[in-house]
Amino acid sequence: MLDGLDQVWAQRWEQDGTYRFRPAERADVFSIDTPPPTVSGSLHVGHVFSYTHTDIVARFQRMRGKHVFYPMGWDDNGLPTERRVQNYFGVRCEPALPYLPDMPVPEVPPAKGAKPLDVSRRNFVELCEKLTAEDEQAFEQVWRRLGLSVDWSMTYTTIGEHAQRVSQRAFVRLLHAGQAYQAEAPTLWDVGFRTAVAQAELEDREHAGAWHRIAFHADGPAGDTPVYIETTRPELLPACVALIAHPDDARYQHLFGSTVTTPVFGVEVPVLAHPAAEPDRGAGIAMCCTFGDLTDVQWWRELKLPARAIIGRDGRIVAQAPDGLDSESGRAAYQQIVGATVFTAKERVVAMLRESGDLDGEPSKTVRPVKFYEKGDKPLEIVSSRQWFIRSVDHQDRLLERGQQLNWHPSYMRARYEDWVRGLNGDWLVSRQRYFGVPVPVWYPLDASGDPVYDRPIVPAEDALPVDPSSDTPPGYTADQRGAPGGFLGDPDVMDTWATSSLTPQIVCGWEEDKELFNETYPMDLRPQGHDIIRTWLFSTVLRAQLETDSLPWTDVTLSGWILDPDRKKMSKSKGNVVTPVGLLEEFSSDAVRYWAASGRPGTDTAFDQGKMKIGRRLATKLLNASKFVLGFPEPAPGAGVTEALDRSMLAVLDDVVAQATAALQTFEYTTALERTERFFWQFCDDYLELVKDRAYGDDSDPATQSARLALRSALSVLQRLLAPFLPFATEEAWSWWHDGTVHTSPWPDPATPHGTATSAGDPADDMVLAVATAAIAAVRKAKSDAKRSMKHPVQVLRVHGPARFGPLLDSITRDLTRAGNISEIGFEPTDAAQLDYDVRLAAAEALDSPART
RNA sequence: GGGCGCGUAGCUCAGUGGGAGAGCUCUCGGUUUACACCCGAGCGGUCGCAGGUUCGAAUCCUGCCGCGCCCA
Repeated sequence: MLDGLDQVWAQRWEQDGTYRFRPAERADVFSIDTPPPTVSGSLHVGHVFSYTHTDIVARFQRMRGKHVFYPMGWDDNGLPTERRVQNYFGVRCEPALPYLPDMPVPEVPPAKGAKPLDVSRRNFVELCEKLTAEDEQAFEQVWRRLGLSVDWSMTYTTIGEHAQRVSQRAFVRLLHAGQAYQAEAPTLWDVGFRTAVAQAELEDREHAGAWHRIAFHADGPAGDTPVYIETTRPELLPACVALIAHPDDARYQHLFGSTVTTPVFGVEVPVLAHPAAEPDRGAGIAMCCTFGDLTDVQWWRELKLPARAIIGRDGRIVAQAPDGLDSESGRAAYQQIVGATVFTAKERVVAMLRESGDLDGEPSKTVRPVKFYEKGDKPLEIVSSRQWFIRSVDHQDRLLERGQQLNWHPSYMRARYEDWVRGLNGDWLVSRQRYFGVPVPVWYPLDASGDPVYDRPIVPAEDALPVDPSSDTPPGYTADQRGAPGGFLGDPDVMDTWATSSLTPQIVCGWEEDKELFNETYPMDLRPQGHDIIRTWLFSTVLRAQLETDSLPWTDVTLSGWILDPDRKKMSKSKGNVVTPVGLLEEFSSDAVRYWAASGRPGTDTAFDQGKMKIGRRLATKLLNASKFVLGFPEPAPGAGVTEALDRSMLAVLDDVVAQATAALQTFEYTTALERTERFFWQFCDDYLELVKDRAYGDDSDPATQSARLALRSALSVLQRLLAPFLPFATEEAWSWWHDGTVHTSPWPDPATPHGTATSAGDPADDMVLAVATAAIAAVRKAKSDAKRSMKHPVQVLRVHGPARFGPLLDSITRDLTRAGNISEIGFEPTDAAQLDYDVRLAAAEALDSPART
């Protein structure tokens, strides 16, 4: 019954432009900053889960009369795409090569064992664009199938020209405002990808190593007693610039201010005090090298130590021995490790220490947390390089205030943002030594000897953006001056993916390009996203909005949880437990998969559960069946009213459901809304419908019949609309049976007058009527079930005992009960009991059997 | 080490001061004219543990245990 609906209606919505954004005043718009999924590979159930949540909210707001601004983007910029393109086409980016406008697309797949084809950066980027365009088509098909009510005419990509222009414009403005700057500084460096990485992209991993106890030779007051330090990185010994202990450490007081000499390399270094030294760790005194970790950087900066860098960008020991390594024996030792990887250098230095007798005992194995780039597979090194930064530390206090102003769903997620902002220990590094990204939009003049003048960058005019400095020529220069003395050099770097995606509100809302649209949509209403990217996407978006427009980018943020496999582990490709979305949509229907997704509350990790999808499918089918049944009765006569107490009672209970569902959806608690609606819907089907069915079949002239038919249709209309955000396909199908327009732009039931139907004047509707009728029919069913009889089996008498005030109430439902339960006689006896009690006597079995015998 | 969240029936989860609940599973029953992709009934819990507040605690407070995540 459900099968086939998905495609039919998805196509229809596209034809009719059902979800097209229609401009309106800001107050009438609900704008959503949809996360652009990374386009490298395929969507998985986690995407389906969280995007459904947002769509439910979008559909609710649309029915509430809002003009919903709901674009989709694709994040195709960045490393994952680069890697894929290299393998797919067998190419390698060589930025020094010139652009070939007519370069043929390489054959796919590339010949086995062939050397990668070197292509210019622009040609490489074009290949990236070609491949991502194909993936984006496939993604869009899945989203349409799932029923996301996105306006597809507004789709953007983070590498597209528009996004590049916005990204570069914002960067240029920050540059002019002094909020973006470049600096030569120690930078976390991934030797595998050969790029700098930002603080936000780090993760700690357990890494095996060994403590080496090494003797430094004392020169001063301590006499010739060696000073022992313990380190896991002996290969950095030639980069040592000081020994450092805690200022309160009694063991080293006598050494502070003196110097010691490094073993093997023979460099004299000071012994200094600094509170970051940990007395409990190793020997309590550490060697500070440039640079082994971030503490070294801190010491180097705060104690104004010299730099003795020995690790290059390729992760190998550089040829040039550092300053200060002057002795002949020291230089000879250094030659032993030049060009070696960190791993090999470590072995050789340890061998030399062993030979000189400065290694005390044997290394002892340890496992400790080491910083990695989240996408990398080798520990990060720290190398000195020129990079671009955006100021963020200066804005810490303001950013914390912004976090307070933002409404978080769930609210406890705010703490993660605050943790991150408070812990910022440097500005945001935005330049990356990669290719498929938005270029840093500056050039540098070259002086007479051909060296770049970094502190006088040539910045393009805003109306010239976007630019690619590696192929475009800066104003005032000619192309042949590129690289020539007195000419220019393009900045070879691109910006970090987050430097562009932090501007999604500006990209979609037409910042500086479409003033009207911007006024209608910005600041946005909602940012939905995963809680794992609070420190990256959420943080950086708040920062950019702060810097560009001194505003919050949105008023509310919803954080979705993870999908867990049935063993409560996070689902991931490497575990091989990922299920493809399309298969699920085909097997269970889109509505069913959405129903499962809706069971995951904001911020809550949710188990992948096909059982839930089956139930969703059941609900959608039930809605179609119940709709068919209700609409099968003749339309109520004009002027008909809901006169029966039971009908009015049912509508009153429904009113309450509308109020609860509406309140829940307004605060993004879609799960609660669905739960309340669903519970009522099944009671409506199982109890109310069964109770009034006979009356609804009655004579057109009977007002009680008219009352039932009208109440049924009124309730059905409300229920179809309440379920529409969750089950857009089944509700649309059932709605189409009796309406011309789409349910998805029909008005959400108003909590004030939810069913829009006049009930007869007089007593207020009594919730208790439905409750008593339901309890009575349940008692009858139980009696039949206990006796193992059919539900059709006649009941001789139903006797109800209880408070006298229920007498009239019972009278009002006697007719419906009699028919629904096949009851011969219903009696009421007032008692002192507080509650009603039901006594059911079934007709004798023989009475039923006897006709068969005659 | 600091912080956040979670712990309720076999499973998935609601319930935040006053009757311990739902769905699924399981068992039993039902050719009911919307639906067998259905309907009805039933079985099933020491609400993680310990203490405290209260007339009353799954719910509030304290401590502990377990799981997950964030930050260092």
